Parts: sequence; structure tokens; C-alpha cells
Amino acid sequence: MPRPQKTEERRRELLPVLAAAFSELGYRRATTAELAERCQVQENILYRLWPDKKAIFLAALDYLFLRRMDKWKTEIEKAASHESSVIRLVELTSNDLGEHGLYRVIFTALNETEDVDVKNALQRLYRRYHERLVLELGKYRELSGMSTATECADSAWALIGLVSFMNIVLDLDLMDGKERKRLFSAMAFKLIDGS
Amino acid sequence: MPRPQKTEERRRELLPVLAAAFSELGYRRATTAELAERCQVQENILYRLWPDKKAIFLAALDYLFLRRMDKWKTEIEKAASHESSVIRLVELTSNDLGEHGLYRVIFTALNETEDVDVKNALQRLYRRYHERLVLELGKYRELSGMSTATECADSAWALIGLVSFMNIVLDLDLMDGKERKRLFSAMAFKLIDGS
DNA sequence: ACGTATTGTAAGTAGGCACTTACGTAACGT
DNA sequence: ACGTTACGTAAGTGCCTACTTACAATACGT
Repeated sequence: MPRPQKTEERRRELLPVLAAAFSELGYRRATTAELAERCQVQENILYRLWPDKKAIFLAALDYLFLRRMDKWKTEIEKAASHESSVIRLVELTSNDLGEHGLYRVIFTALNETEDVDVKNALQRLYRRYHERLVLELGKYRELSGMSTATECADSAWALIGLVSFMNIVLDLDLMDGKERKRLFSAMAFKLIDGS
Repeated sequence: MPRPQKTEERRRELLPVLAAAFSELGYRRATTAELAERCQVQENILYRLWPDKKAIFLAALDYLFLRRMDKWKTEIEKAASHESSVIRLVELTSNDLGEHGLYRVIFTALNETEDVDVKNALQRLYRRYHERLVLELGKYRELSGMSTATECADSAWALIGLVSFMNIVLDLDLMDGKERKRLFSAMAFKLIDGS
């Protein structure tokens, strides 16, 4: 039995590079040739680690989502109270608006929704995202008391929508960084406080 | 001088078909072969009417936007007061959420933002959209008095964001039609009334 | 009627893409 | 040391797609 395979290890090594490539270029422009070059390997070996391009993409999507959630977690842990943790999340998001990572990939994936696997992956991602947000928002609003579960869920969706849209604004250069940040903060705080 | 050319007329004839194709399929999947087939012509003649695929796409985008604005106009004209006209717009949008036309094309275009022409077209489109909405929202809020220009502008952007996001929800089947409509209406009315 | 310019038909071309194949090289267990 | 198996390199394959070209048919002004 010669050479123990380190496939999983290699996958973990390459994922950050692949994720970055998809973030920058989107699904289509991130050709297998380009991906291979960025990983400094031949296309071939990518196909030994994953069955096809779609699988690479989904792995990258998952990787970015987990990374994001980790960032949330450490940010929340730094917060003193439930109240401040939601506020910290808004601030974190507002600061990260310029750093397309996850969202760019999501948007690029949205154009592949005719593919069932991609669609399901995105569905799960949004639902988990929403769940997580509802949790924090619920704890925040518990303090002020007056807020039903549906109101929380609605606000959480609206927040996700706002972030999504801010990414469109970013892509199209509809506003400069300062204006973008201002708009996002203003609307986000309105949304978390309820009507 | 034989045969007067009816190029412009032909373009107008084909645009609805082309726009529908791009709406359904998005930019990439709407291949020139597919477009030609739907128009019941050879690819060739599309290239006599427009220089390239991008030009066809941009023409379709423009067509859909103008159609949308026309629909807004007639809806507003039906309204009795400024107050009800904004409400009518929200209701119109809420009812049309299922009928992807313009938005599908916009989303598909967002993945082509590396192309300057497409990016500029989208930029102009969003700005005009926003302008138009601010106008109506301003008239609506004038009645209640207390609302600055930036507040109006912010709310208008948030509304556009909400609509954009509802289209993601639609694409991913994150909610059924009833739930989608409820969420949209709830958040939209919050947004037009300000905090 | 006739020549000219436009419209339609059908085949083709070149490039890009995801994905493969063939083969040489190197590391591990025995 | 050696055989087996994973890893690396490089060239290729077939398909799809935007865009062309060559040529036939048709409709208009004179």
C-alpha cells in the first residue's frame, strides 16, 4: 500500500483559492483553466479532487458560507449583551460591504438556478442565513417585548434583502462607499427596531 | 431605388419575442440560435438588425423597462390622489411579482457587469427607476409633512431593494405565492410610511 | 419588364469551454 | 530495492456558440 492519499487535505488547501476565484469572476468567467492556473496545478488534478466544475463551485459556496458564519460567531461573542450583538452584526456587515466574498458568489449562482443542485444549495443557504438572523433578532427584540415571531421573520428577510441589494449597488457603482454605508446603516437600524 | 427598408419596423416586431426569450432564459442560455428560432427567422437576419448579441440584449432591456414605466403611468393615472397612487404602485408590484419580466433580465445582466455597456445601461436603468419612485414617494409624503429628501431617497432605494430581493425569493422558491405577497406588502407599506 | 437593393436560406468557421487520455515521476509499505 | 499506487504534466477531444459568407428569391421604382 504505497502513498497514502491526502485528497481531503488537498481540497482544503485549494478551497480558499477557488472560492476567491469564483468571488472575483463569477461562475462562467471562472473557467476551469483559470481555476487551475490560480491553484498552480493542471485542470486535471481538480477533476481528481471533484467530479466536475459544479461540485467545485458548490464546495466553494459552502466554504464561504461557513467562513461568514464563523465571523458572525466571533463577532457576537465579543458583544456584551444580546442588544449589542445585533448592532455589532449590522456594523460588521456594513464594513464588509466592500469586500465581496459570499454575495458575489450567490449572485453568480442565481443565474444557474435552472440547475437543481445549485438551486437547492442556495435555498438551504438562505434558509440557514435567515434562521440564524431570526435567532439574534429574536433575542434582541425580546428585551423590548412587543414583537411577534412573524414580525421577526419578516424583518430578518428584509435585512437579507437589503444586504443583497447593497451588493447590486456595489456592483453597479450606484453610490460611493460612504453613501452606501450610510444608507445601509440607516435602513438596517430601522429594520431591526421594527416599525 | 428598389425595396424601401423596413428595418426599424422589423426590430419593433421582434423585440417582444426577444425580450420574452431573455426573460425566460437569461443572457447565456438565450443563444442566438434559440433567439432566431423563437423569432422564426435565421440567426443571420438578427445580425442584420443589430450588430451583435449584446445590442439585442440591451434593446430588449430597454423595451422591458419602458413597458414597465408605461404600466406604472397608466396605474398612477387611474389613482384618485397622490396618496393612493403610491399604494396602487405597491399593489401593482405585489401582483406582478410572479410575472418575471424585467427583473429576470436585470439579474441576468448583473452577471455581465464586467462589460461596460451593460453596466452603464443597468446604472441608468436603476437611477431612472429610483428617480421615478422618489417622485411619487415625495408627493405621497408631502401630505404627512415630516420627511426630508434623503429620507425619501433612502426609502425609495430600500423599496427597489425589496423588489429585487423578492425576485430572488421567487427564483429560489423560498416562499409560496401567498407568503411572498404578504411579506412584500407588509414591508413595502412600512417603507413608504417611513419609520 | 428589368435592374437593383433588400430579404430569406443554409451551410460554415473559429474560438472557447468542460472534461479526458496517455504517460512520466515520485513516494510509501514491504 | 521494488512494485504499487497516487501525483504531476501536457496534449487533446468534442461540443457549443457567437458570428459570417455565399447565394437564391423577392419586391420596389423606373
